[in-house]
Amino acid sequence: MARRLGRPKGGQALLTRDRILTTALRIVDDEGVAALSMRRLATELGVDPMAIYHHLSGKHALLVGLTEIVFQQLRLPPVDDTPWQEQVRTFARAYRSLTQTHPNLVLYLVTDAEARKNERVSMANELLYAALARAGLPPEMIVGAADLLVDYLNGFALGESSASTARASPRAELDIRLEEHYRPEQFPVMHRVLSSLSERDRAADIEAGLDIIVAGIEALARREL
Amino acid sequence: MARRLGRPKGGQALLTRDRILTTALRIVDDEGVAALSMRRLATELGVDPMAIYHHLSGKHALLVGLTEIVFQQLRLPPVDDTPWQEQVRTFARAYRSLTQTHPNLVLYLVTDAEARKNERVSMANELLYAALARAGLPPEMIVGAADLLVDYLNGFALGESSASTARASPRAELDIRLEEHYRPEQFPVMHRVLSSLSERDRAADIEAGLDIIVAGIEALARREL
DNA sequence: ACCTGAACACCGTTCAAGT
DNA sequence: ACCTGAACACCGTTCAAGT
Repeated sequence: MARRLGRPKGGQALLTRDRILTTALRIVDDEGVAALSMRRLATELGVDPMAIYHHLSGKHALLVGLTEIVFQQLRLPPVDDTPWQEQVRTFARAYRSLTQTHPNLVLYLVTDAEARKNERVSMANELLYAALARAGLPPEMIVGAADLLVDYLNGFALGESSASTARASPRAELDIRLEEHYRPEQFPVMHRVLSSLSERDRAADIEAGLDIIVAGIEALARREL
Repeated sequence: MARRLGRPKGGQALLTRDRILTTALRIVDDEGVAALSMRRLATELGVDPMAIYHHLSGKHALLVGLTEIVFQQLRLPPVDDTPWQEQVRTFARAYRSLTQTHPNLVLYLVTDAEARKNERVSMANELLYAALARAGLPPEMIVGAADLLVDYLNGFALGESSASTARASPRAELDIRLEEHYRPEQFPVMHRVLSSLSERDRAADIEAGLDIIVAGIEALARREL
């Protein structure tokens, strides 16, 4: 196929920031961030590598752009009067579904310092703050609880993403933990706890963590009365 | 200075895995992971880049080695009968001091899937599991609570490290949040909560999160009785 | 305004050779 | 056994030039 020269003629696909980001996200989702190079991306787009620099200032801007379009997917119901516990869980699940959809980008999603400037993220945070306020927490505890939840979700997302890329069968993890490392003589408690679990119990999920966080907030709110 | 040729003579510093890792960790701590290249590391060590491959199989092995020697620093008191709440906090603080000492390596520390194979990490986990068992949690909740705590600590560490590298003055964050983004018309709850806080209250710390987690565990343990 | 193409200064790693 | 040095196949990005 012949390379286009100069500005594209009529029917051809224009190179736009959006088309660049969409293509880049597909590469990342399919093959990981390591596979995303400016040169590779240019090939995929059918342009010279330097053409990209006209729409994005560099590779860093490209990755920030990717987190941006992913965070755009974050949709939460408006603030209303459903029980605050349910709203906290809704927030968590919405955030988790984002990181679950783009496991290869998780490292950048949880690291991106600009994320809070994203409007969708701010709207989600507003919902979370409102829920925690209705739980009866004083201001400084609201911030503490929100930070706990977000940090937990980030940590969970990281674990989930590196687990899926590093391990062949996630269901075998329990056995690996037990047989290879946690010999009863050396680690009695871990061995006892883990052997008493069936695989079913061990379904790693955010719900177990959310149960504890919600119960903790309830308890601290009661003490404030 | 003249390059050494062939195997080093008597008085010269031998190239060892340990010396390589120590030097690499210094580069990472001082200048970040981006500054750590095989070639740069070799220069620092006074050898040819390829000499390193004799002691470590490649760059990935180098980074895994770095997380390994950092996790070796994790020291916790043996399992005893101090209140479980205090033990959970001790675990959290010990882990946090590790990530705080090597902020530039945090991304790799929280991502390293091999970490749990580390003996020091296992010993720390044994302490944590023992504390949670004494809290009165059933086995599946022990695992859930331990995962919550570790995920939280990983997420917290990430936030702390990217905050320190991305922001000039961490104390100014509150103002930035308020004035630039959270206009009262659009985000009433966040604006109200954040403006009622003094900088003192906002000292981002793990203790606020630990308070909630501990209270949550207490509450769930009570329900199990 | 938008894209090209050569060039620069880097990478990690393979492979054959030195001592 | 341990280290060297050239070479290969990549990077991101600057800069001058084309249409």
